[in-house]
Amino acid sequence: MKDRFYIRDAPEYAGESVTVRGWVYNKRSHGKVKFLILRDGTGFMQAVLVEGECTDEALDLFGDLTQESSVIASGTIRKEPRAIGGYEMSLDTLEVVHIAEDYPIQPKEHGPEFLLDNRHLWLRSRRQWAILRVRDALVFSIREYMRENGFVLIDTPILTGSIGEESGTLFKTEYFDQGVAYLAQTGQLYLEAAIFSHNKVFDFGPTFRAEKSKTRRHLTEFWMVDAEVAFCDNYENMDIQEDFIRAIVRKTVERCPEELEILERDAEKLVSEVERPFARITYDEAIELLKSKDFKVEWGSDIGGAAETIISENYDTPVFVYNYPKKIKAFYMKEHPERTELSLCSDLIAPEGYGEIIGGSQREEDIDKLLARIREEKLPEEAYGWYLDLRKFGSVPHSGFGLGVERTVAWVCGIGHIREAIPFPRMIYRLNP
RNA sequence: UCCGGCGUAGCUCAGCUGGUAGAGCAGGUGGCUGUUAACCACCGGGUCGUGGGUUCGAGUCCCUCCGCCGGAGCCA
Repeated sequence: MKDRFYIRDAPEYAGESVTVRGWVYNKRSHGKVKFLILRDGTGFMQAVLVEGECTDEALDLFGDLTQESSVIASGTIRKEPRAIGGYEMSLDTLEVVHIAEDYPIQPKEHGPEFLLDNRHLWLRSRRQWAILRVRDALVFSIREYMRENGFVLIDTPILTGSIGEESGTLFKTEYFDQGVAYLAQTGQLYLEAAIFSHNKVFDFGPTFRAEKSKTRRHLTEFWMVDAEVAFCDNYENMDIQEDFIRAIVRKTVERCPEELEILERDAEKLVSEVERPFARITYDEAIELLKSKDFKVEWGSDIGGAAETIISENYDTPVFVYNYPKKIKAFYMKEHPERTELSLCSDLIAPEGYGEIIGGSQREEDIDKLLARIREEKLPEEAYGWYLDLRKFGSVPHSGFGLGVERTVAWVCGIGHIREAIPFPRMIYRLNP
């Protein structure tokens, strides 16, 4: 396999004879000159068949080829600016591996329902190819950042007992004779346990929300990166998030020039958005800003999707909104020392209206205050035994955050809906394919 | 759950104030020596989402249900 040719490496093979093993993306015939657009998973390349310059067998087979048929094509690579990818193949021989049936997805516009029904095939098309490669590069960059910055990977459980943020939005399943198990909404609480062992930790895995959300920003199964740091306050927490986002966006753009071009995403704009210091405004300031834009909000209400868009349009960097009212935030967040109606927390809003990509906070390390909050929220106290234990044995100030991978991919790719940012999206009305 | 929009050919859609269904693409056949979602000609292709109602007559108007899309709530 080592010396096998892949389309991605075409520039290094100009003038050489190679073999492409791949699929027919499209074909065009001009009578005596025929064009075959091939893809092999690493790129796209045009093969040219000219009567007299390739085998007669190849010319016959060309007629039978349908979209997505699998083939083995051999020929000479040549630089050709008119061709897709800048290089093309003068085809000598053609071997058919499989003739595809009528392929449902054409190189033209389709509706979302049809495309999602055919997601298993849709993955092959150019845009989807590019998006999932960006996702791969982003995930790689995230893991790289964590390793280079001393975070230890802690794999948190997906099946959990009755613990989490809220209980109304959890998926349930039977669990032997232990009653009900819930699918994890976040690994955060478990990460909090792990900082006492490793100081800086992260998790990376699927999370589940049984919310009946039907918007371009929601999935019922999505991937999240949580990070948690001991001896860290909410401001340092924002510093870490900022450094993290800057690094992973920069690296992903560096790794995916071709993919971003296919997606018509302005890579320079994207990088410029993260190079400058991120804007940081308090919740109070955010409400004032919204009011000044004639947006109808009251202090105390949450900042929704439309409001996030207005805020993000006011800056050309991501924006931290910090210190929200305690009432609209989770029980584990630390109370503001002077203004007890606030929590020490932050949301990071992506530019260009892509919405919240990170939620973070300093956690309450005082057991009495934490217990009071659990009771205030009427949460099942007995379920939080081990979590409360963490405040009994060397409790420290600590903070952490969770990044939504699909929302980040959507922002980096400049796509309108996060369903395209994951290979097989799970949404309220979609469990297949 | 609530609000709004949409269901017509394999796909994307058009079809006006009701008169009995159309285009492009895909598929098939033929043509063309440089195409870029190639192009040109011809051919096949429909229980107009379901059930009911109004009417001489319903793709079109009314009601029911089903499905989908977006938004709200909730959040990453």
